[in-house]
Amino acid sequence: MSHHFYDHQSIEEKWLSVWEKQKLFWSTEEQTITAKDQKEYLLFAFAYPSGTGLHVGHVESKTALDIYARFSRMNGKKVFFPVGWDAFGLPAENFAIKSGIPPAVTTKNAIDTFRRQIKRLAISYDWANEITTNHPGYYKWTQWIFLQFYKKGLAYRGIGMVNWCPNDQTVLANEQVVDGKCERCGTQVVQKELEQWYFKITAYTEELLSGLHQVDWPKPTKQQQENWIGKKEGINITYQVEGTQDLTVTCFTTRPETNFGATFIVLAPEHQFVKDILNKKTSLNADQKKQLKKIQAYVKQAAAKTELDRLSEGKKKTGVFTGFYAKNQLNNTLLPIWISDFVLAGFGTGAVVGVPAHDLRDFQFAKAFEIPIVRVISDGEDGLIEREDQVYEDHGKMINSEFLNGLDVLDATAKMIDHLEAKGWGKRVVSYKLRDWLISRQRYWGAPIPIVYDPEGKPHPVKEEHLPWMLPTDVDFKPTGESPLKSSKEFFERTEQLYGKGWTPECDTMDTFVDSSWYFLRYVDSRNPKEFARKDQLNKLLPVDLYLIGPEHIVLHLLYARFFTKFLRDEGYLKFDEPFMKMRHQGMILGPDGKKMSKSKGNVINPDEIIEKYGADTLRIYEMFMGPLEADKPWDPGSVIGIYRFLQRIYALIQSQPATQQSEPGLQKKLHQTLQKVTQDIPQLKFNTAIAALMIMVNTWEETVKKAKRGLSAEDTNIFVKMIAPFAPFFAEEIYHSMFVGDNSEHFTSIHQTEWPVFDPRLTQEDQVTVVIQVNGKVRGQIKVASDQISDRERVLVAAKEEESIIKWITDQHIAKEIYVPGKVINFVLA
RNA sequence: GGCUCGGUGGCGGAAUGGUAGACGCACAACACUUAAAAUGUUGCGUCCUCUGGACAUGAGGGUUCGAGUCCCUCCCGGGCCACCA
Repeated sequence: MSHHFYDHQSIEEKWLSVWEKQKLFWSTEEQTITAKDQKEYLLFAFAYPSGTGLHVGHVESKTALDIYARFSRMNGKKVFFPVGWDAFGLPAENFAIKSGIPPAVTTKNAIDTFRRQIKRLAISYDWANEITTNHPGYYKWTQWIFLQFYKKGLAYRGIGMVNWCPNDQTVLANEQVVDGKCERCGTQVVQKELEQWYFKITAYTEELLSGLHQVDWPKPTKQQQENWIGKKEGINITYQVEGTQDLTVTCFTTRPETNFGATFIVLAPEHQFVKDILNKKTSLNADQKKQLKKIQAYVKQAAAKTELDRLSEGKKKTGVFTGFYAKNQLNNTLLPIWISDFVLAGFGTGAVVGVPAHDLRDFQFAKAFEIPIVRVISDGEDGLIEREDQVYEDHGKMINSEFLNGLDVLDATAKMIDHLEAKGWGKRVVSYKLRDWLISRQRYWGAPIPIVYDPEGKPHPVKEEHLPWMLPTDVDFKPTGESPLKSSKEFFERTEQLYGKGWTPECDTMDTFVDSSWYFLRYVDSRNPKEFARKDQLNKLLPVDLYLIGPEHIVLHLLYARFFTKFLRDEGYLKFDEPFMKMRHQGMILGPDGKKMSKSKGNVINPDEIIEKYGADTLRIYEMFMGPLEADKPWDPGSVIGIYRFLQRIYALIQSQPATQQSEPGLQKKLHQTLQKVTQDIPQLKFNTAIAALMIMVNTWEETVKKAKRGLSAEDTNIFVKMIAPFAPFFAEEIYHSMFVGDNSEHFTSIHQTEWPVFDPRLTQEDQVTVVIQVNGKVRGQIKVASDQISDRERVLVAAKEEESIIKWITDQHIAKEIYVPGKVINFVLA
């Protein structure tokens, strides 16, 4: 059998170099898509070129989209399938700090490795439009977009908090803070205020929410976007501060009906009222003065805490009394005003009215400071609430609430809101969780923010003719407590030279999420030096038809990219509202132990080794066969061999089957049924079942050759090879050229440029179908029915009753009901 | 705690409310071989009184002629977010 051995090593290398020479699937001017073409823009999540190279997880998602792309092309669509690198970012910079090798160098090497590995996998990318975010030709336009935001007032400067390591004198990213301590030196991380740049994404909040109805995305993804935006409808209730003329505190609540149970008010430490007390803008009585020191200490302590600190303290409530009381005008009770860091300054009004009987956090706070607890909702029990498990946050009947008594919670809420608004004590409001986007990073390896400051320190945009505003190279990567760009002499000299003496550059760089918020736009006109992309190209190719992206950047990246799209639409560049019409997620490939692959666990599978041993085609098909694309699946080292055998068997079969003019009829039928199944499965990304169908076909093919000494005609064999081409591009190309076109043809035609075969509906239908016979819902037998007779109910039922295996179950029994689902099942229900 | 996805043989997984376990791996026996690998053939959910039958899709209820699939209650696991008033 050795002459039928498929030598994957030499064959894959051979076609790799042929395709490379042909620049197969690289877009060129002639190929540019015209309006009448049916375009398909396939987008794969922007990849960070990590130094460790491609891993098997990349292989899965890239292969899936590649199969889809190849299938679409064979079906006559103009496929746009670009590739690029999200190359700015922390890992390269951290490596530079350790090694001294500039990020530009390590990044280039990493990209070269990735490119080589991806090509080796036969991913049919359009390499003509390859982009990388660290290239000045790219970040010129990232900066240009920043300036458009700036012009419209959507890029602004404000105070922001950063994680700060007092020992290393450096800003830390959230992931560099471990248990509230610096990842490198273990020092307690503190919060520090810095003046930083923001994008006003909140200007688009409502549209970011409503736009989700237009797109075909997995439901959980939409849900998470909605949660992140966090729209809440509620009411702001304003309380008079007792003993003052005009002071008030306004609290946001979604549960105003519980207000008869309010026993205190809590302010965030950053609340304006707190600042006013400390700055003595408010006159204080003797008791209040006594509190002053404690308040000062508490606010200071809260400011020093990181978010992680607050988290790790869990549900233990801390706080301090202000000495002030607010009046609940509903029942004229006085509510003590407290300060606590469990209240977030950024949400609602930064002040909360405490209803300890019906909110767990309020309860914990009330318990900690011995504040009264008043029940206003009955859950069947009307008694005192003394333990956490008695706190009742659900619906029930109102009690102890005067005009609300007896009402259901929902009715009570409506009535209370109307009442508060009528009295002028409250106002309906909508509140969102979504904050503006802080884009400043005190980092080197990113696009410089194109802003310069005049000698008075006032910001000015970098002039467009000075873009790209180049990232300097004469910098010290070692952390000094300041943005690395501050160490660049060239950067400062350049600024003075272009803008005048005493002018200084902005030394922060942009969040890498900015780079990846518009890359799918640049792809369509990637070398354009005059615009970020030509308008006609943008509106012809976009929006993206299918976006395949891991579930890990479901929230931020998508939100930011949608925000950019809507802004550029409003600026007149784009004619669509949503960038990604259809989106799907790939699952994670886990290690053989069922755990996430990681170096430290030693469960990492290296794709290069698999390719060497079994070939790229085997690797591709194995990963597609593992299970549904969206599921997390463990790698099974033993199972790869099954795919290898599958390809070897096909190869041997095609070589050894007897040459015939006509295919064996039953086998031909199977071929068309398989074609139908594969044609339906690929667009649905159901690759695992498509491959199973191909395997069944091969099994039948082998049996047929063995029994009937006949196989498929050359024409039908060609259909099969085309069918397997998107899955195993090397393998299919080899067979196609060695058996059907020969190597001497003048113009090279790849099998991947041929047309997808069409199944014959007459051949996909069976002559006979099996109808299952049940008695009382249990399977007792089956009959074959000719396909053209399946709708003849009486005839089928009579045949079923005469079926030998059925007779004994129904003899002397009264059949009360006869169910017949045509072509499927019969059920005799006995009385 | 919130949202969300899932639980089917030894393993990965199939299954528009209609024969549960397709397809692949692993395993076992046999053939070929001096032997091994490779390849081929057969078997492979559990149990029983075994040419048949009973039980089986995390547990328990329900709807239905019929439930892995739909509904309710609960248990377990994964993911994301997390003191959001």
